[in-house]
Amino acid sequence: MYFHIFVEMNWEKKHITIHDIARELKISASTVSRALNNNPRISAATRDMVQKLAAAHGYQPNVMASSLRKGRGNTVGVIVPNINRSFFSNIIGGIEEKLSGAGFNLMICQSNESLDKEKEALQTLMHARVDGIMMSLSMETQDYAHLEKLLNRGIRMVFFDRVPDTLAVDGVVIDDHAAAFRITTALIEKGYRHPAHVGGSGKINVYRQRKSGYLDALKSSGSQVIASHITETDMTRQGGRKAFREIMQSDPRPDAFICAGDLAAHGVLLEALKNHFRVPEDIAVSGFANEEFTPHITPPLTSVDQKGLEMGRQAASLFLEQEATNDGSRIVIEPEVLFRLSTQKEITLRTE
Amino acid sequence: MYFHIFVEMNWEKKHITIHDIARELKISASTVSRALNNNPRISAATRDMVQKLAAAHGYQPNVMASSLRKGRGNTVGVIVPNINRSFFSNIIGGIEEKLSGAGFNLMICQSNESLDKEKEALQTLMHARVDGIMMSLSMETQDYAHLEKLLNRGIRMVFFDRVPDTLAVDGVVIDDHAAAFRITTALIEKGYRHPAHVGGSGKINVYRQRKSGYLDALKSSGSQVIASHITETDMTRQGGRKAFREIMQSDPRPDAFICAGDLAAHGVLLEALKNHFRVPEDIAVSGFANEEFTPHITPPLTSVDQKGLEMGRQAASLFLEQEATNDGSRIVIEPEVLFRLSTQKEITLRTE
DNA sequence: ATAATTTGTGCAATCGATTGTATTTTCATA
DNA sequence: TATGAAAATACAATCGATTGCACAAATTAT
Repeated sequence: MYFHIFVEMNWEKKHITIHDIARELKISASTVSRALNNNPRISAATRDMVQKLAAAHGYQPNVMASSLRKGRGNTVGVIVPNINRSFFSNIIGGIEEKLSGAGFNLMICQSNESLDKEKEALQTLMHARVDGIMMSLSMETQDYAHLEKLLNRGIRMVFFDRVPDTLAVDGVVIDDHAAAFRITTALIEKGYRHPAHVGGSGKINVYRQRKSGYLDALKSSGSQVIASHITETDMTRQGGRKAFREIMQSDPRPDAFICAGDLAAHGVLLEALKNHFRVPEDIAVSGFANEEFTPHITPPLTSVDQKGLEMGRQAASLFLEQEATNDGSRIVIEPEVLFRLSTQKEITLRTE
Repeated sequence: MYFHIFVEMNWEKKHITIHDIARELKISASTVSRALNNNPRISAATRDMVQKLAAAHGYQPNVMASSLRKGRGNTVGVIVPNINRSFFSNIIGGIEEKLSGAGFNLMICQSNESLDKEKEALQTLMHARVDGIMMSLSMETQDYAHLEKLLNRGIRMVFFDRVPDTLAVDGVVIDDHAAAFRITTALIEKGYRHPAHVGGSGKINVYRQRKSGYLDALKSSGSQVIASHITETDMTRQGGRKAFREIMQSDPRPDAFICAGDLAAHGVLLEALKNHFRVPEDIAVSGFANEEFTPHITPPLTSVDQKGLEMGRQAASLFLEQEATNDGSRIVIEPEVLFRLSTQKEITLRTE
């Protein structure tokens, strides 16, 4: 347990140890240790005396020593596909906020969407003897053997966003289905007749959810599902452009693109404009993730706020509660759809 | 020293120690330790035998134990203003690449441009007994007393981008002066007559450099310096908008805005468009940092690639070399100016 | 063949905090 | 006052790797 008593920085002096305190108070080091840890076997008088002196000296426990003894380093590993993406860096922010308060440090790794790098990161983290791992799967990860090994070994794990759905592990996700459903329904209500879907790999839970949200919205509004209006991409701008060209071949042609990612949506948007379609008058485009650029492009892109900070916080809480209970609980966070100009068909009606 | 021999992950087994190896080979643990560390006092035969068995068992040293003994944890602290900004996350990528290869772990903190948070982060890092600190100053940091304390205490430090200029510390910067000079000169050559400058706090080296690059370019091209064309902002979009309105009051009115940051530049751009100026025909705008959104806005924003990855790598190298030689050496990286539509006056001439 | 080196290993202490097991102190009760 | 239980504290081992020093073995010199 840590004492966060912020005395003035005294970095000139050497770090003091419990032995220094013990000597000064003419008691044993073990008593000091117990006093600092509020062990009930220590009398209130001694405890206060020790804590007061420790605070006065700005004592900070040597984490290496206590880690060695306790066998755990109060460090948790975090693996994200990419630290650059605002969604993930927000998540990290949320995790850090919760965990640093609980005395944990973070070790952050990037998988770059590669399974090999993901395994490598897990290696690194295990060698560092982290107390647990919080992660979001790479795009390539479809087989969970490497994760199961860890789970069997009793490693605490919490997943966020991209979770291994066939494993009973703790995780935090947003309601992707609801977000996609809401967007699709809204577009249909606005008068778009044939929304298409540019999705991601069906191997990944979030993309499956987004697709099924789209499909369910079509059904519940009585629209027909057109197979050629549905495609999978790699979620890049280039992939979006390609998807646009392909889907526009079909008959009937769609007049809206519900994309499972912002980059792909941007690609669709650019390709649409390039081919002299008006957005949103002729074609609506929506993305997913509310990346930093989405409000700044022309027209601003409708997207989904995935509540990264909130997700990070929840995941961290789950991790902290998980002392014993890795029971595969899933927290679902409500996303927020940010409707922007790229889907505002009525804007043309209003412009009189 | 670490052995990066990647045997198949064997996380089911307990971690083995040098004592296990010693017992198996019927030698002492100290010999094992020395053999693994390539200590010359150990015979080649023993060394090979030990290393082979260690590799076979997938032995990994317990970092906590060796940290405790050696008094250093093979961890370096990194403090950046904000992990979200692509420039900084690229730097982190570069640092990680170099340092993880050298067996170091990273502890990443954000200052959020606040001096208090910066101090807090330094606290945290010192308590974690990091081996050194790599950082970029917060905007608020103007007094370096807290850093000097650390330096006097012998803490290894390397700065990047925002460096404390009155301190003889190692650092990596880009040639901000050259970048600003180049942009300003180019704009004048393109026919813009009165470039203005939207700068950041003069307390920070990079903003001073950018401003002086702008000024020197004016001088060397024989343009006059107009005081009312120069302003300081907080480098936000809002700040950029405000700067635009203010500067446009002056006589003569400027026809170009060299901004020291992308957000401010975007603010200027938006405000210009809002006031029915054409960009780049009437007014040119340039930013700094090549943030992710810059190529995607309308018109795409001229900016400066600050070579974050490269800067991170160099900073890490400096850190590694610095075992003894903290002699205040500065590495200067050549930036790359990315001219985009927002400064292409001739585009109008070409449109025939 | 013996002394003087050189070379290779082992022993034991150490880093600082934690914790099971004494041991001492305190206090109440007989 | 002696005795037992309870409360408070001390002792010592431990976590795993490192390292100064001692010691043994092998090699060279005399």
